[in-house]
Amino acid sequence: MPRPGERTGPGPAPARAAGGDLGWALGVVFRAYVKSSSAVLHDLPGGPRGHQVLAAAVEATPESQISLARRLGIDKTVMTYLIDDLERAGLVERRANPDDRRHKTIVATDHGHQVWSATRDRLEQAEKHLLGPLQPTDREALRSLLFQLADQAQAVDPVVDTCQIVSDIAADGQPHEPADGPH
Amino acid sequence: MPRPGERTGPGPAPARAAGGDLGWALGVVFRAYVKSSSAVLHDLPGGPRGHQVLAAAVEATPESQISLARRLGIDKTVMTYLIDDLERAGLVERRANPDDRRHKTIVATDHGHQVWSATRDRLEQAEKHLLGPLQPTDREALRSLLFQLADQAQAVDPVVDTCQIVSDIAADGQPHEPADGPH
DNA sequence: TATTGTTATACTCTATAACTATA
DNA sequence: TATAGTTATAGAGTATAACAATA
Repeated sequence: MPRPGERTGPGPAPARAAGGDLGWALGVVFRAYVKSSSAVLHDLPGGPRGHQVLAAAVEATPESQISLARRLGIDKTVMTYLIDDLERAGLVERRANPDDRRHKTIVATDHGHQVWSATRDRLEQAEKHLLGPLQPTDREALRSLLFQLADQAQAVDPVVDTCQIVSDIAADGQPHEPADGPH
Repeated sequence: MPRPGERTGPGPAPARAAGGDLGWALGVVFRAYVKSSSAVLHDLPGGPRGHQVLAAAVEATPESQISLARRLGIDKTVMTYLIDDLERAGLVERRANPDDRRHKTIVATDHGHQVWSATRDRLEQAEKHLLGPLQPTDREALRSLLFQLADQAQAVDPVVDTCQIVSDIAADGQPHEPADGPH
């Protein structure tokens, strides 16, 4: 009767037992965030992602749709629909970049500024609610760690993706720097 | 020109600037996890979630589909399809609970034990890859914080969901439109 | 030729509703 | 009546491919 993977210890954590990998925790927390933030931003086209795009439109530095899409992890076609909705709602405008007329920069309207300010406040409340169970110190620690990881994940060339990771692992079991390479 | 939300400081973090809410970081990290773990578990039906179900089936304590679905955040109908695939692959079996024949417990076959052991190892490699940018101490800290949050989120009655959160926020937070009744 | 952005299409994933069998 | 599980269906979300405009 083989029992290849007995739990390492008699630790209590019952929830951790069955789905106890990092992916489970990440998924639960991420879904909880999407749920609460979507509820709080129900009147904003695109929900949480609509807010992210609107936030980018409010920023001083304009940005093309494509770079925005890459940064936010949204497909460029989805970005088109998302901006369509935001534009229909009078929150943002598309403006062709004179330097390169292929690029369009997204800028927020006055109404967009107001809506963004209000929704941002609500979003902060939702985040507080989500991080409520943690000590204040731990909340900042979690934010910091997540941003470190996210920045790093974004810094890696998004084009070089899973294939590289797989072959890294298959190679010697210890994936090191992804480096640039054809996949 | 109202500029309601100027950045708090001249900090560098350019990626943090535009999508710089917690949701952005969570999304990036979560997608990176799903991407790498899916690639590593490409031969396992259901990918990362298939692994979670298989892990539950390997556990000593059996569990009904419905409680498993709730714990993993999967719809019960999706759980049916997921188990269908795992069963077709010969990894798990459905067994009617004699005490209550409505419930079916999912148990892993011998083959399921072997596959689970192997995929678990690969998943750990993928996690190491994901958490690579962090200091060893920080990796454990992040895991701990995420599990705290996830356990808490799961502990809250899953039925009481967004409406509760919305009214919570409306109660002590910004006085915005309270939830428009039950929808 | 390559890239941005759009459109149309197809696909995947998920949720809703109706049904059964058990309790 | 209520719950666990299944099935069929519809829906939301996403990705793929072709295209026009611009470089």
